[in-house]
Amino acid sequence: LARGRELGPPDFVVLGMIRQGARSGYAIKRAVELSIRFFWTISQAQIYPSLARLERAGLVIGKSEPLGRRRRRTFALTPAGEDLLREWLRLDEPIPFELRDMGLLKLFFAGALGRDEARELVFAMRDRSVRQVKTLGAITAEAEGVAAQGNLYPLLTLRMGIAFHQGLIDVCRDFEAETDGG
Amino acid sequence: LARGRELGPPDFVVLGMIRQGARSGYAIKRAVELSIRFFWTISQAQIYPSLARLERAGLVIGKSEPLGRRRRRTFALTPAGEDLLREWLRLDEPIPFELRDMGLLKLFFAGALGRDEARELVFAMRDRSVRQVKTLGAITAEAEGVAAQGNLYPLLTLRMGIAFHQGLIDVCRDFEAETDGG
DNA sequence: TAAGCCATGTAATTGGTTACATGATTTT
DNA sequence: AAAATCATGTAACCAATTACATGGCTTA
Repeated sequence: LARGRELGPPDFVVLGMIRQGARSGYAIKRAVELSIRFFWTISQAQIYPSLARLERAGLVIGKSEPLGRRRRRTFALTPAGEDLLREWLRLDEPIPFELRDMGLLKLFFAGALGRDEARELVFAMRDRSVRQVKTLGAITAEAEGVAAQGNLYPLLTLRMGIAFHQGLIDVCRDFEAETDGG
Repeated sequence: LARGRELGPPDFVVLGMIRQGARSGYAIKRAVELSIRFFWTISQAQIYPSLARLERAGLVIGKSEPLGRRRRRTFALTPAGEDLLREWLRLDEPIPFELRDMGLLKLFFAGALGRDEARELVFAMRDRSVRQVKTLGAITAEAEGVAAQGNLYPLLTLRMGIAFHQGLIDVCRDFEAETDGG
């Protein structure tokens, strides 16, 4: 089972998405776009090679299921695939967290600007997070539906996304208030 | 001035760090490690080529300032460098924000686990953020010193880091409470 | 009939990291 | 005397993205 190494995160994304019901490569791509894209991305060009890898490793089985004359391969997890996914989820090791935010970067250097220009930067960041909270809010209903059907976790990740942008918004507001007319 | 294109974010990091007082390539590396690393990273291997690029473009001037027999090049911004840095900071365009969090990724797929195992995942994420808040708290005093000397912005970015991990912690706690003994 | 979506795959490029290479100075 | 830190630079590698290539089906 552990020989399944040389699998990377993209492979587990594919495995996970198939388990959530995405049947084709294209369906996985769409599922990524409208769910995890806020905290993880994989591109289409990774998906098909990954599916091939997973199939070779016996973790998924694919079959040809064309729609009309349009070719289409669908996939399902094998028991080994389910096991490996769970094993990965349980694996208790440092959880990588990477943030790459040009807003924070610019803000860090904002001392090079005058007060008004720096405040504009803070405003832009707040605006960005406000919009992000709105975007996430707009898909909350759907995640609540999934939660009602027994899977609480997509909703939970959504709440985390909202919470932490809200955290940024609060700090921006505080700063704007503190430096108001200062 | 705008011919300074084909400069990327790493070049602006270098420019910004020199402005904050980092004089050598090595000093820039250290400054990145103990300040912006929480929301942006550049590796040593990018710094020296970037300095060469910036010098060729007339944005910084370097001179040899060995310490003892140990060689050392120090750099200072030219007026053009200062201008370009400010121009970049002012530039009003969509501000890229990228998050890549394996914790959220695993959590999204946690439906494949039993309740207890899923709660362990939530606990691990909370723990991670708690530790991160502590780490950031430990350097707050220093950032407050910088703020007292007139540069408010490093402290502001620190507060944002704390706020958003606190946001995650709150959601974890809520979830843990909601599912307690469920 | 054109644009857009469904669908799969590959090639070229990029942006970045790790590792290598070297050597002086300071600390333990 | 060894380990850690200061200091600069390059080469090899890697993960991932963008772009390319192809084609059927659906909608405006």
